[in-house]
Amino acid sequence: MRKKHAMEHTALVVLHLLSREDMYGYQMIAALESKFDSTFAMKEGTLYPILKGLENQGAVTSYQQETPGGRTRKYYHLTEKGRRELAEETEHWRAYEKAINAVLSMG
Amino acid sequence: MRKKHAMEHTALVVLHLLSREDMYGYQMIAALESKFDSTFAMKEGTLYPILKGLENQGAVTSYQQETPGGRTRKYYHLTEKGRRELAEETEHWRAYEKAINAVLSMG
DNA sequence: TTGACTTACCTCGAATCTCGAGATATAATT
DNA sequence: AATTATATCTCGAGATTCGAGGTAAGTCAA
Repeated sequence: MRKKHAMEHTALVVLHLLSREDMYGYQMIAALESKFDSTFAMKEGTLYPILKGLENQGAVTSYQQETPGGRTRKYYHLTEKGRRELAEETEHWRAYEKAINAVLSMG
Repeated sequence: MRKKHAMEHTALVVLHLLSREDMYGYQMIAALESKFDSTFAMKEGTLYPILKGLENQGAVTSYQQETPGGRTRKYYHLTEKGRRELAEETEHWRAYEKAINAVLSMG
């Protein structure tokens, strides 16, 4: 038994972040790290494949944008389909959470 | 994108069930199914390898017992180490749950 | 009594998921 | 000039779940 996964339900988290505003990958990682202080870090090797998958299934679209400094960033935008997917996965999370807690409260 | 996993945190669920009473595998599956009506089914292909793993790491011990009818059942018993593991994993679950909900409530 | 069903255990392999480690490139800082 | 920070991406190892199957024995209905 090795390391614990820091994250599951990763797509849900990504979809939710993108429901607030368009973001680029590095920004998402930084946002989560600043909010959760490394106890909830999403790694690049996790995030980028997921973004690719979400784009392939039409949940997000992407576009390049340059900063004043000259850096190129790849922004992701949530589509309508992505919003539906988000609603679905949120529902799934609520059910899952409820089920685990129900087991844990079995006396 | 195929099927969703019905379960994660499986060891946590198993450890909690065994903290109440000794149980055998088939019984755990039936208990969860009756309580959650197939929306939260743990499958044999998942459970038995996990029980084996828990036994290997000393979290549970097992013993055979026969029913009056003559069936042989393999009961699992939670050890002290298993109780500590349960406490740890419960803590881990609480933190995880809290983190996901914190993300989902990010306005 | 024989065939189907249930109980009860188990293994294997496909599919999936996460992450560590690396590769690449450019801007900013020291 | 060299290091650090920003920013993207890929690959492969390890972990996890489940579907599908195998084995065996008790139960029940026709």
